[in-house]
Amino acid sequence: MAVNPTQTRIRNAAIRLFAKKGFHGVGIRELAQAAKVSPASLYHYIGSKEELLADIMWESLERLLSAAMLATTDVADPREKLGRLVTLHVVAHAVQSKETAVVDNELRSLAPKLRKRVIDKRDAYEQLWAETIEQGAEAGLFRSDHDGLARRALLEMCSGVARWYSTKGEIKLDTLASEFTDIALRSLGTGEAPPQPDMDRCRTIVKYTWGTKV
Amino acid sequence: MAVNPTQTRIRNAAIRLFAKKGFHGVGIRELAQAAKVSPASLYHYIGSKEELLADIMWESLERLLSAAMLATTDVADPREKLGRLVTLHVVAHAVQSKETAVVDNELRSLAPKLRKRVIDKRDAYEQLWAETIEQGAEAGLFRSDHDGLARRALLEMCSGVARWYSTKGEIKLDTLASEFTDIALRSLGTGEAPPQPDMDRCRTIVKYTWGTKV
Amino acid sequence: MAVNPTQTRIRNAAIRLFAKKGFHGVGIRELAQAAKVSPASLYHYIGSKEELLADIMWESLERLLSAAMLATTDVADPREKLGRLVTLHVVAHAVQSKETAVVDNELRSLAPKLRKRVIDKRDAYEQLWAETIEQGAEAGLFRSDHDGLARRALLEMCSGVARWYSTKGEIKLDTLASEFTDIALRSLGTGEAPPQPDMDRCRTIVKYTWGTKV
Amino acid sequence: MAVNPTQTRIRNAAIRLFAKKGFHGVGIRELAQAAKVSPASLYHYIGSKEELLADIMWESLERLLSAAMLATTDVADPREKLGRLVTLHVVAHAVQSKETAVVDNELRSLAPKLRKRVIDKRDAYEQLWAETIEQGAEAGLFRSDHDGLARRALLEMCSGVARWYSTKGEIKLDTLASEFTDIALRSLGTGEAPPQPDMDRCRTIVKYTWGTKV
DNA sequence: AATGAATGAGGATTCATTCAT
DNA sequence: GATGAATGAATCCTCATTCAT
Repeated sequence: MAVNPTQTRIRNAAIRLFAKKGFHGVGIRELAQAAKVSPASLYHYIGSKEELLADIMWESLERLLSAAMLATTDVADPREKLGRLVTLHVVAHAVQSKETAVVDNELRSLAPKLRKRVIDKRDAYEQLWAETIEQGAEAGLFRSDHDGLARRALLEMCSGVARWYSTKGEIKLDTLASEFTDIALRSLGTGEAPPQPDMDRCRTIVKYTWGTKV
Repeated sequence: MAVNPTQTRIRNAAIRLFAKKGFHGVGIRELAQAAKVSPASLYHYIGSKEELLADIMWESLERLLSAAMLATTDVADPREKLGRLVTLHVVAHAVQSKETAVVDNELRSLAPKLRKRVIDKRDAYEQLWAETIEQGAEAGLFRSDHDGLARRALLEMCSGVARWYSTKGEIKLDTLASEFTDIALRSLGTGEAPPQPDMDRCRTIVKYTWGTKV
Repeated sequence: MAVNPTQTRIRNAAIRLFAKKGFHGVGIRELAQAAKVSPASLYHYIGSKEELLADIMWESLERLLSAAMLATTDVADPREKLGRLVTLHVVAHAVQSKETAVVDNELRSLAPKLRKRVIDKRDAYEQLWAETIEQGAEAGLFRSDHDGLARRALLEMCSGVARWYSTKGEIKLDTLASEFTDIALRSLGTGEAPPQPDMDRCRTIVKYTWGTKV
Repeated sequence: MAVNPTQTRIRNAAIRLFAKKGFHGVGIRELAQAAKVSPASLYHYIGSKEELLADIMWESLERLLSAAMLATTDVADPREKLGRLVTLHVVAHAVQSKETAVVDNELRSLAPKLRKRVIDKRDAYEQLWAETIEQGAEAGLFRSDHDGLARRALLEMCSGVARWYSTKGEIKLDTLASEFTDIALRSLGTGEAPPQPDMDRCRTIVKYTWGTKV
């Protein structure tokens, strides 16, 4: 949404700082300085510090959700669907680690009103996972996960990527994605060797959504 | 170590608030009020807000580390060792979700000097996981994990428990631990059905370390 | 250098209060109130209370030094030079008694970093005295003062003016200056009647430097 | 007055710290620590921080006054009297530089009530100087000093010793005293070479009053 | 005599935000 | 669009002092 270069600078600075120090650990002056704007000018671009946070979070989730929907629509096999969800989630947390870390950590910094909008988005996204797992269970491909334990475990595992993965390290994105997919499918699986998801399709979507090559 | 009731009240209030709002999101007045002490009195018991945080984090890790060492010493089978590590980690994050969440989220709020002490502790703990996985790989029981990808994935998955698990929910601690152990062993395993760890031993250690029945 | 009226008000209030109660005896709220600014607004104009002090001290010494250099450049006779130094020093401590008292008393309130800058200035100024006395000694006009005893004695005597002299009292600035010059020259002298310095020149410089008529 | 060793430790610590950092620059905890007493215990020995200051100041002046009276009683020649006053004052400020610095700088830190007692003492002491100078003037030995200018100048000069003189430096106390006496007598004198005061007598009094050899 | 515990008031400084220019 | 100035409320922390033990 942010087309104005100043808005972009502000948003990027905010993402970086919020991720590094946490919402409450970043002052408006620090943010303004990082965005090369005066503190007063900042308020031409943002409603408030909190709204800025909410916007960042919402948009990050929006991208993830749209990517996930794009990847799973018209896919019949739940294993393929889940594989794609995992791949996109992992890649998102690898290449957009700052945004996703903010999403994962700063919900608590939002007042109820703003929080709801973000939570709704997040729930919509997680619903995709839940449905996929349920479909797999109904199809006898996955173990059932009534209590969501497996879903939770996998989501946390995948989200954790944002905390430790570095694009500059030795592990390639490709490897990362396929390893995680593997773990996910096996932990849900019935023992049979699961198929690998269509990586080409995922690559296209990642490129389209986050502008990054995988 | 905290025997004084006031100290305990302060520590508990700090854990609860830091976990809920983040270190920078909690004011000293709020903390004092929650601990039923005047802001000035607070400083008879703590060196500074930051030291309080560091103490909480260090002690939480210390408990986890000692429990983990207790559980793995003299255990030969790497699968058994890892199963116990997972079980203890998961249980710790379930019954001490506040402390562990603080440990996981607030490292960044510590200035370098205090941070080092905590990081050293954390690294010592994670080293246990690394060694265990390495032993399993050498024994041909686990897939090798040179880059630590699997270790990271599992640790994040297990730590995530603190974020979503509720002791009041439907999932029992028992189930939680065994499910996670299962996932962990299977994601590292070579396909054979892994053994379940000695739950009785783990229960004893948990009881001893955190005073909670599993 | 302070052209902004608010800056001036703050500076003047600080000088008055620091002189009256000492740096540590003045609170930021008290200072703000005296300057008719809110405590928060104060910090638009100063870096910190300590920097404000350092600025005041440095500027006061800067004025004194420039006046002294102006007065002694191209003067050959050491007696004339010393007479002018004494006159300017005494007048400065009489008409700017607050600033100079702060300079004399509050060096200890400055942290090493800020202190150095002020001390360097002060040393540069006292060097003028030392050189002048040395020149006089070499010319056989003054007793030698290897150990700086006489210089110290005279400087303390002259600086003391800030502690007791009142422009509203009976003693006129004229008298004050000539009496001190007299004492100074006689305490350094070899017994011969010393000449009085060029008061007109000194008056001009005083007017120019501190804007006060003598 | 202070015979109790703890009292002495407190008093000495206070003198040292007040001299170094100023009354308001020293906290009660810092003082207690320096005196090796707990902050609470401190209050068994002092009424309040301010009373402690007042006591120190008063006692320092009391010693100086008694020494001065001892030295000038039954001395007829005003030159001799003044010489002794200067000698004692200078020596006091050299060997008791901390106390005297506190006396000179911290009057402002005393509330009116406590201040009066100290000021009265100080005035009594300065009165000795005034009387002596007046006597000398009446006897035609000194220039008259109606406005007290010379007295002020000399007192400030001599008190300044506490600010720069070090007993570990090159200048000996003997030299210091005689130089200052010389300057003082000459600046009051009518040109004739003034006599030197009875140094033996002064030495005895200094030894008796401050326990220091000159 | 000694001291841990306690505190209301205040220390310096920064907070997010507004507004007139 | 941009920003210097402004601020009430809050930041963490220390102050001098008291008191029960």
